[in-house]
Amino acid sequence: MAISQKNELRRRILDAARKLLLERGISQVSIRMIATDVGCSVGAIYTYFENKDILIHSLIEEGFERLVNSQLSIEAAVLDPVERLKALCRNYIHFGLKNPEYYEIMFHLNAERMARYPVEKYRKARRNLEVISRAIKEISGLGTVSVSEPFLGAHLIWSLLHGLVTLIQFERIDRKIDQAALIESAVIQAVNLSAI
Amino acid sequence: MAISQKNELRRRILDAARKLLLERGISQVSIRMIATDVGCSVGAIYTYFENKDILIHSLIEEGFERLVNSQLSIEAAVLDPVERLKALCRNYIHFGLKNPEYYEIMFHLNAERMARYPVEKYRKARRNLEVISRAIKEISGLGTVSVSEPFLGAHLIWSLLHGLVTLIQFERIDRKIDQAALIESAVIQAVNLSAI
Amino acid sequence: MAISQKNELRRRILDAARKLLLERGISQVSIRMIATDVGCSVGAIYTYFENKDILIHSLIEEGFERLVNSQLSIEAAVLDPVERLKALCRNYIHFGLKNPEYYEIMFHLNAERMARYPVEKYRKARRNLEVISRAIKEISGLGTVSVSEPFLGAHLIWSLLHGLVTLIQFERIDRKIDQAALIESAVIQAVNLSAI
Amino acid sequence: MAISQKNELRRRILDAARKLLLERGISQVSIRMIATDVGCSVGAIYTYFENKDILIHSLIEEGFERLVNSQLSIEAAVLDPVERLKALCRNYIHFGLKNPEYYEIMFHLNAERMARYPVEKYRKARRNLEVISRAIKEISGLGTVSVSEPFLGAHLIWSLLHGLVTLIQFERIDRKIDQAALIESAVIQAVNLSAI
DNA sequence: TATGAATGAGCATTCATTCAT
DNA sequence: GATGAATGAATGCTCATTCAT
Repeated sequence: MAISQKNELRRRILDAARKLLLERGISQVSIRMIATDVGCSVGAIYTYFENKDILIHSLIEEGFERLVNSQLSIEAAVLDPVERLKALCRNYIHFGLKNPEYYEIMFHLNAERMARYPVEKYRKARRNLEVISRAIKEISGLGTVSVSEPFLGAHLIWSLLHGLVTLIQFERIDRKIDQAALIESAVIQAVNLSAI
Repeated sequence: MAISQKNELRRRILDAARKLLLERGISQVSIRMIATDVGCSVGAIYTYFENKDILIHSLIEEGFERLVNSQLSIEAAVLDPVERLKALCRNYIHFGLKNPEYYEIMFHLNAERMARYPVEKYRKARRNLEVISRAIKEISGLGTVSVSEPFLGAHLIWSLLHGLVTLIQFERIDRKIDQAALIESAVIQAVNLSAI
Repeated sequence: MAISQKNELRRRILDAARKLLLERGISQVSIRMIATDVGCSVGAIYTYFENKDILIHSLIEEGFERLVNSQLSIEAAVLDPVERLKALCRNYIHFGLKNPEYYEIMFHLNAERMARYPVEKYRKARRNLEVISRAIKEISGLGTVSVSEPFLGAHLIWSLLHGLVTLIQFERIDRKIDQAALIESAVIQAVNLSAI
Repeated sequence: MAISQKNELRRRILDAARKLLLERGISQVSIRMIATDVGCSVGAIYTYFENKDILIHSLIEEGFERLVNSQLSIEAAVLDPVERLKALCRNYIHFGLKNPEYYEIMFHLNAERMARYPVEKYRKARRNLEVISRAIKEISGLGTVSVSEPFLGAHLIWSLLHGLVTLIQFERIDRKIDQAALIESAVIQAVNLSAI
């Protein structure tokens, strides 16, 4: 059997899990439900994923991969440093809003469950920060600034972006506020935020 | 029986729920566990709270009350507008970091569960934004600016603060970053954020 | 306090229980619900009724009293024996259909629960059979027939009436059958049933 | 695994449920109890029955199948119309007395629970009435009588039989009455009942 | 008398996981 | 690989009853 075929069920399980996660929230998704949705047996899922946590963690990994890859291609595509930073910010927000099921499990799993998430997987997570750091560094221009400052700036920007995505997703933004305008303001202010 | 004694169990239930919520995440806390922790029967909890949702919502309410009250006393105490805004930001961050169990349920409940949260309770939640708005308005000085702008600025600031609290709480900040410095940078940048 | 006042709450409890019994079925009525409906405390009910069974049994007793009393007044009022028997049958059916909550607990409680119903209370229940027996005896006229036969006829009539009431109450009668015609046929046939 | 073995647990669950239903009444039988009685886990029951209602309804269905099948074989076996009607009546009574647990759930479920019983299942239930109707029609002979009358007669007979079964089962028959004689009288009178 | 807080046992149902086939 | 029956523990919630006040 070809590898692609061998893993086809694995793929379908992950897709179903992701879909259900979005539809019903993490605590309302059971292995049974995923199996029903995929059209396979409960036991079949355990062939591909040792347990539920590992299944969830696979999704988290996928999520980070997608986010980082999209950020990396923007980094490669946009030459002007300021525009690049803006594009990275817009992309981050859009990723969060368009993939809420990924974003949810990537950033809203409680500490207990995250503790079981293998540490080396975090490295990929951090690469998003690095992309932003590099953009800031190039804006601040010279490389004469100490290394820690663009990285701190990146954290500030990340905080703004992450907070915004979360508040929008959880419907905490006041109805009087225009969402598109809010996002664009955040993107513009993110650039200022880098100048510390 | 004195009132304080009469409601002592109610208080202990709320405290235990809050503690367990922090320790184990919202979906992992059961009425049984709370009862065991408090040392009462399951049924006793239903004497004070009609159902689990109402118990959780009581906690949310308490959380908003504490946050808003602390913000209001800062608003009353700090006269200089810029310093006041900074103090409000610091206080917000500290509230989140010192009361992670409140913060978690106040802001990390999914939309489905929030839908069941009575609408009139949201008004108190929004007062935090209003306090920040007022500070921004006073900074921008004159009142000549259109009403919607300070409110939008307040949302930007809130995004930054909320994102920062969440990332710190979920231990996503890189170990190389000094947390106190990051917080102080955020506070300073929040003031700039208001000038849109 | 006058007796009538003293027992007013008792009366209201019985009425509420009867109402709820009809509305929701016996297994869905709880002491709590009765208390809420009456507007008294749970404990207050235990002042008047040792436990739930005794409360139910009081209702059963009341039911038999009402049924037997109405039969006795018909016996006294209708002189012609055949007409009297018909009137008794009609009255039995109407009692069952108009007081389904009484009829339900009088005749549909399972054996286990009935076992706890004090035996001497059954004597009142049997008086309905006696009234019918007397009517039959008078129809058969002479008193020369052995005593057991009218009593057996009374049991046959009772079976017909009881079966009819139950089937109507449980909605087992075919829609094509006219209910009033069915009842009147039963009444007429009951008279024939007595001639064994 | 052979089919008979595969469904052995299902069978044992139904049997235990039937037994417990008789012993304790419908509202006093829990899934837990059935599981304990069978010696399996609670969850195992849900492998075979989606929920408690469906388990109960399976039992009801079985009951009607048994009753109707036994009536149909009598219809086929007894040629003389009057004797056939008598045999059908005897068989109905004996079915009720020998399978009180089936009879109880077939005819003593309250309307609320029956509402949840799928409508198409009622068709089988009605076939008992049809068998009796056919016997009456043949007795009345000619087919010149309007169709509705044998059906009404069947309802009268059913009322008598059902009432008798119920009163015997609930031990409401006076001790002085000979049960076999009562039943035989009912059977004889049933034939008269059909002549309306 | 009457209250209502509290108990302990119970309910139907769902879950992640295992394992013989 | 894949099945699906089975488990054991857990879930939110309700109940009849008791008892200090």
